[in-house]
Amino acid sequence: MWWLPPFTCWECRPCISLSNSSTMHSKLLQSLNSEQAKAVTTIQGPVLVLAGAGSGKTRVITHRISYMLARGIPPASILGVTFTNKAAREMARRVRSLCRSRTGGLTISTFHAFGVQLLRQSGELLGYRPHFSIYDSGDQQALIKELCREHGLPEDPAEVRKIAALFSRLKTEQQGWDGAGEAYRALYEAYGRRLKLLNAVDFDDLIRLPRQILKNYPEALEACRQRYTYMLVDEFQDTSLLQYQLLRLVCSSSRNVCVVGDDDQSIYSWRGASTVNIESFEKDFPERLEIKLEQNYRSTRTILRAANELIAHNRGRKSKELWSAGGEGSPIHVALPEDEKREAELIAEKIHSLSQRLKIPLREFGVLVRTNVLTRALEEAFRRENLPYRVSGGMSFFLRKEVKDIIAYLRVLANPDDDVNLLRIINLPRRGLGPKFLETAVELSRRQHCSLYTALKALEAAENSPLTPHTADVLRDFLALVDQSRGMILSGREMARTLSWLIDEINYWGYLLSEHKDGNLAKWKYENVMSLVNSLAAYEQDPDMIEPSLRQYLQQISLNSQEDEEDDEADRRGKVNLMTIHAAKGLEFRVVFIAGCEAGLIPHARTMAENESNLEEERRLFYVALTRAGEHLFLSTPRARRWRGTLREAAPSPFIDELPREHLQFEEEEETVAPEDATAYFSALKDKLR
DNA sequence: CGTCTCCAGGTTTTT
DNA sequence: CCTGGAGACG
Repeated sequence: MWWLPPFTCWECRPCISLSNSSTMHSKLLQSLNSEQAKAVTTIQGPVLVLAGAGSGKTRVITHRISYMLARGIPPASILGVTFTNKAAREMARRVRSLCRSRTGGLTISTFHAFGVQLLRQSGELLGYRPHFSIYDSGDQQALIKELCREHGLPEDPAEVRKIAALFSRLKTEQQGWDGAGEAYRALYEAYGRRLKLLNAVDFDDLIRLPRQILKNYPEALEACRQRYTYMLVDEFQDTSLLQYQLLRLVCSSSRNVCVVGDDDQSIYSWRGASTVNIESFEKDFPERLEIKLEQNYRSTRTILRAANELIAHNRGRKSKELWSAGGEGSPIHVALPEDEKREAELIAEKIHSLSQRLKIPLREFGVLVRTNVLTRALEEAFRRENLPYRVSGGMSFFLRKEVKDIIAYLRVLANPDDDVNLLRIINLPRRGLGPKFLETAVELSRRQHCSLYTALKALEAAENSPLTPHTADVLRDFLALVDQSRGMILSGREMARTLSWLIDEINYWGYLLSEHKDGNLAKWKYENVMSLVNSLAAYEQDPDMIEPSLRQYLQQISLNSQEDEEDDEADRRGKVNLMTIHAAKGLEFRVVFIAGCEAGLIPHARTMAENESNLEEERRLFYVALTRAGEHLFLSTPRARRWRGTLREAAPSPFIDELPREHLQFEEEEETVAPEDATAYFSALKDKLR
């Protein structure tokens, strides 16, 4: 468990002998350069670290935490905030392995997880009960759709998505009402009210509400400040305005805050991140120590020079030039395969031969793409070529329909007022509580201003029930099932067994079989459901877990939309990593392939249509991709791509032209024919081989 | 109430 | 090309 709940003292398993502190200090510092060491040892007062890609940023943070602990700062007073769960987990792991003193009580979490914690403790101040549900974008859209229906507005998915995006911008204060959508004002207010009625929050609330609490309730703010007297923030360039305000509330009195970031790697402005925060930090903490880390320990000079040259096209950056004491390395290869299928094959072949020739383990390969859909062709090729791979991002385990179904049951057990999930399960598997019944129930809940569950209870108990005797029976059975399993699972004992019982009880297997003619598909889905049960079992059996609860488990999986890779034994040889560039931020690979370096993809046409000034962010994105590579970098642009059924021509990304020509090596496919002929030639050849 | 079929539309990036 | 939702029918 990477995240340790505040206000509970969690004892580390027996510490290895505590070495005397001066050797501890020097040991922690010996592997650092002087700038890094300064960032590690300046633990009083604000510090701004501008850390270039590959400059040992994570090392600085983990060493800094360990240094603080070695200096006797209580772990419980340290709060480390990162951007993704993966990063949080990794950071906690590294601190623990680095540090021989106690880490119990140390909090390392994402902004969102921190927000959840605050809300669990103090949400009652705003009228939220502690078992609130966290709505992901799917739940959120389901709710908005329902509200659209009630307000007589169009409810097609595209419209709903747009509204959800608008609401998000409003909530995160990226946009005001003057902008547009005055028509949606009533809907927005209804959305807020309904969430509260359902005791649910959306992702934006996880930042907004905690900020509101700290802003308006001095005692809550004081408690938080008392506890967290040392704060660290990773990936500071990606914090949003609201996140920064939250952070500032906590640390503006202690002033012991260290933020680490790189304006050149800011790639989340679309969700409210702003490098303005770096400037705000400088203004809010004028006494800060500012440290620049410019020595790169990751990449060859060739790769670094290319990255530097690319990013130099951006205006208004903080001046920074990465340098490396390492070797030149090999040139950057650029390939122009015929189409995305050929591109995928080419990459698979290259990985096979490189891993064999240079004995590079597969886990050292990263294949990066701009968008999730692009992983598809690559996955297919990797499967054909028997290349073990792992995708991060995209449709995660917890978002699969069958898994979400079962999670919906769990959510309802945790919070029966969660209408969205109750609606999802009430007739799943079909039990005869269909649309007609729901109309009655929903109507009642509207009239009574209560949740659907409460309405169901009322219907069940009603003297002169409007229901047919049969429906009344079914409803009674359903409520009994919910209440019974709720009692069992909330006791916190044998949650997995209860869940497994529940899955049997609703005959989910039978449901899957009836839904899918393809028995294998049903089996596969059922196995996914069983994996969920296992995941719950693993959670409750985790010896580090002091107080496992359904609520906490659900929280964990709601915030972990990215699937956790299971480290199985087969991972020894490793797997190739396939992911979006966004997901690759913070990672490094000895060999990197950037697939689909096309005009229209990077920079992305849609982004550019939105706002011309997004070009710089797209360039930063490409910069992030380049700087993931340690030794070898391969770029490829298919000359054509299959898109919605038709073959479309593709051109190389303009960013390739911004790289130093002398470091690029263009790879020709051995052919002298004109492209059109080549296309025909290759497809004929492939058909023959098939 | 449940199932089948047809049609439209279409994910940029993530907590 | 695929998926998911709506509408018709049994």
